[in-house]
Amino acid sequence: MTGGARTGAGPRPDRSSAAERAADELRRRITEGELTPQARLSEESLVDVLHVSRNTLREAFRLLTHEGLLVYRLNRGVFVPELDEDDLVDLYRLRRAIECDAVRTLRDLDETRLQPLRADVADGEASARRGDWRQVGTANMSFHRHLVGLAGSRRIDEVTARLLAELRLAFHIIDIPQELHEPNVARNRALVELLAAGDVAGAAAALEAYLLDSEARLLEALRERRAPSGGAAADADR
Amino acid sequence: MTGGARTGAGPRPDRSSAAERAADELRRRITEGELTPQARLSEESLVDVLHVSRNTLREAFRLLTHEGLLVYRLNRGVFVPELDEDDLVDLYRLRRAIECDAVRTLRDLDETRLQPLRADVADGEASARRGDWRQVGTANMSFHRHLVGLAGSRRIDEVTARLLAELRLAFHIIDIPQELHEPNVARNRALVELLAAGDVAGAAAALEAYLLDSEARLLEALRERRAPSGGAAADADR
DNA sequence: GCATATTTGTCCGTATGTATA
DNA sequence: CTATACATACGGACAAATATG
Repeated sequence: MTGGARTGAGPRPDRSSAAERAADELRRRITEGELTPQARLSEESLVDVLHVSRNTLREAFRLLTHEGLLVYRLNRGVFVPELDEDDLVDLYRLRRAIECDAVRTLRDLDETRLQPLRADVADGEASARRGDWRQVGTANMSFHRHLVGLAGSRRIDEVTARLLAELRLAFHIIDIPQELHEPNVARNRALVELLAAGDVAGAAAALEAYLLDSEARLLEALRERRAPSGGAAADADR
Repeated sequence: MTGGARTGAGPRPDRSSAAERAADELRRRITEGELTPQARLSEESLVDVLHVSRNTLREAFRLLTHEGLLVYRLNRGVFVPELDEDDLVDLYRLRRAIECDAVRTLRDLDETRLQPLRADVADGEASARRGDWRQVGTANMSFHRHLVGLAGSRRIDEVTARLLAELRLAFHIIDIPQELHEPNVARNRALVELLAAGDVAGAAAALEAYLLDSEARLLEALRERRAPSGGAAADADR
């Protein structure tokens, strides 16, 4: 028994490939912060952990690279990227373009289509009352995914999914300043009310201000973290 | 000599991986129409053509799948996708969101930054005079890539590159109705003039109308091609 | 600056499951 | 329903590039 599909442990191929399952596992470890930025992901060691062959693992790497959760360096291996201020600005620029346009061009809204958004808002409010800021962040991500989902565009959904995954990575770098998620709860509720009233233009404007403010607060937190003491030390790496 | 890096033909590894070079070659064949939609790309036969191993070929497939130039079907292989009306609408929706936002938020424009755009316009005009509609289309693609490039966002550039590659695929399906590219030349020149005058809002509005019109013309051409005779035959595949 | 060790990049051969004729 | 073809996945091997002492 030298080779073969699914040797040993795998009880069932589910309905996805081994590479996708390995990618799912790695994605979880990255977004949960188990794999920290700047860390190199050794092929040899991960083969033992994930119980897949090296070729399959490399396919999983490719998948995650396309999502922006890993970066390749030729003959150096794969790394968890460390997002800097420019990346955050870049992410929010694309995010504003996508989300605001999706909201601005909405048509034929009814209560049925708004229901997933209301559920996310309720989840966020309940989690905030419990002080579960991590879940507040998750509910917020789900809210925005559902929001752009109203546009009914497959490609916009894909871009948004990648965007939010990378943003989640940024949150982890900043160590989740938990209070930053709190104001989003009220803003999300306000957005739903505007949409329920049929004011898509007002909702788009509110969303833009919302995202600009969120970006500014994140940037501030990132800068504070980068320079906790007042030192003006310009890091010279890279 | 059983295995090893770059066995046989490869004279130099350039500065990219074998998978990227294979992807470049496949991308060329797809966008040039050599590989037609609905065609299955056999791993075994392409290994001989591209002189790479199956594993490397599969990595190239992953790259192109991410760009939308190939689609995976589990245990079926990879195929060149055939874009339908919905895909075209989807592509143009994302395109309007990205490009119009990029133009609308432009700041600090000067002649130096507009120079690549002017070069593309000049290329398009010269090609149109020669009747080289294929080059007109290429120059048009380059124009729009440079246009969004003014925003200076890496991720927006990536999304745009994928968008235009897919669109090129659509053009090939419709067999390049060459006259469709002709009106774009004048519109591109008008856009540059508006930008040179500093009227970003006017340019954004003109671009939106431009893209809406372009989408409508493409849709019409696609429908005509799909139903050349008046038959109302609903295709039942898929 | 050079020799060595580690790791990635690439390839081959082969077994197994799945879809289709 | 059986047979065939193919994609999927595995392990092993060597060459080249990088990191390390």
